[in-house]
Amino acid sequence: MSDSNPAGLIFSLFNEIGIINQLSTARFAKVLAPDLNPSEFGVLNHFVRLGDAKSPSYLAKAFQMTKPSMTAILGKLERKRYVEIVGSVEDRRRKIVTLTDAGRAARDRGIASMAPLAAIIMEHQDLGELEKILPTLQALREFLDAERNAVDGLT
Amino acid sequence: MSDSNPAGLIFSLFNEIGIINQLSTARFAKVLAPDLNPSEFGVLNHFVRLGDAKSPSYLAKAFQMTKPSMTAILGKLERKRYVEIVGSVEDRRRKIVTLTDAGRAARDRGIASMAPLAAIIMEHQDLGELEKILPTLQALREFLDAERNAVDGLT
DNA sequence: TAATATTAGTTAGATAACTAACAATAATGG
DNA sequence: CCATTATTGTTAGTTATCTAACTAATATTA
Repeated sequence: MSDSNPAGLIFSLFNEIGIINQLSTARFAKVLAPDLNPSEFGVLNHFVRLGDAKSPSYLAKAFQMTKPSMTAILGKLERKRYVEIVGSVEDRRRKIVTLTDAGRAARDRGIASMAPLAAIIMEHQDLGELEKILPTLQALREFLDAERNAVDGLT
Repeated sequence: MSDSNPAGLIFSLFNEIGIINQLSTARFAKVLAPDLNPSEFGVLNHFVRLGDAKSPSYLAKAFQMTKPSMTAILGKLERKRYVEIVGSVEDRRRKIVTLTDAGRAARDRGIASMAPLAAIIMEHQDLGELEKILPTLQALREFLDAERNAVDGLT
């Protein structure tokens, strides 16, 4: 597995990242269930951290997701009364999504339910190491994103 | 986004990893298509690198995947004549999957088609940095895997 | 200003993963 | 040695994502 050639390194890297993503998403999904899945939680959390009253299109871009996927997620959140969706008056193509009190409460429950898992990871993994790799991952993500947009763009 | 509290760090980390996984998988899928998807390529590549004549169950574990998912992937590879699947005589529950010559050729084409993308990444990202973060990611992956098995195990 | 292009969101259909439940076989232990 | 348990792989059904194609509204341009 310890590939010494550069392409092998990149391949190993994406391989590890893929497995971590799968394992971590599955774990988060389990502790969040049955109220929310990770995508729905992510939207509620974004609203709490960065403010609500965003358009579906903005959210799709923020989460690196296609518009139809965001439509589906927002539809589920709306049915649960965790968000409200109204048409914009300035631009009647647009919709505006806002968080409800129930949505904020659901997000807080989500945070609480994930805390033990985060604690376990903090206990057994070197936080300093994890902090050190974050900038490299961010740079890689930004590069892939820019490169993708250069080729085709997210429709 | 630069969370200073530990739980926020972990959340940011998994967030970056999730986006990188999505972007990189989509890119690899695009260059591999239409012959193979990344999962199918992964199985062929595993055979070339680590030897074939594995059981579906072994492969499912190796790829952190459920057995039904591996059944589906192997079915597609078998229909393309890239692998052969025969029953084991020693243990008649088991099947044994082997790579065909066509499968090896398909894997080689896959490697060739991914080379330009790997080259672009190598050109624009600091390979030394990427190499440095790999052990940390491996440790995190191993921890999540062990932790998962401690709780329930992959069915 | 009318025609064209772009943007926002939705609908329809495909795909690839998952869980649950099952049949067939092998291993274990009273 | 037989009954129970575990393992291997499949089938059936669900889910979350995607792409393609569409409508409606706005912006651009000839």
